[in-house]
Amino acid sequence: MRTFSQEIIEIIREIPAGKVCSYGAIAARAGNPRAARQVVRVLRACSETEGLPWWRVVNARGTISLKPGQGFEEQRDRLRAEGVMFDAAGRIDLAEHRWQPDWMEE
DNA sequence: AACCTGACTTCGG
DNA sequence: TCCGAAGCCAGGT
Repeated sequence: MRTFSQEIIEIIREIPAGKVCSYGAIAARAGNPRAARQVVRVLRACSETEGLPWWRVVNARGTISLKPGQGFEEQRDRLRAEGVMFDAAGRIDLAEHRWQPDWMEE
C-alpha cells in the first residue's frame, strides 16, 4: 500500500510553477487535514532526493516558514523567479497564487 | 509499544 | 492583526 507520506510526495509534485500550497492543504488532500506537520517531515526528509518543488510549499498565512539563513532566501528567490510576488510584509497574494483554491471549499 | 520530531494550525487574549 | 499556548500527526528510533 501507499503510505500517507508517499501521497504527500506525489501531491507536491503536482504543484505547478507560479503557484503555492500550504502544508495543511497538502495534508488535507493526502487524506488528513490535521497532518500538516507530516508534510514538514516529508520535505525535510526527501525534498532533495525526491527532487520535489519544495519551494512551492508555504504556511497557511501565505508566508515562508523557513528562517533567514536557513533557506528563507532561496525559497523566496525561487518563487520570485516563477512570478510570485510578495507584499511589504512578506506575504504572498494567495487569492492569486494559491494552487487549486477549490480544494478546501466545503 | 512508547517517545521524539517539527519548514504547521488553530484559538484566545 | 500580532503573539503565545496548546493541539495534532505519521514515521523513524
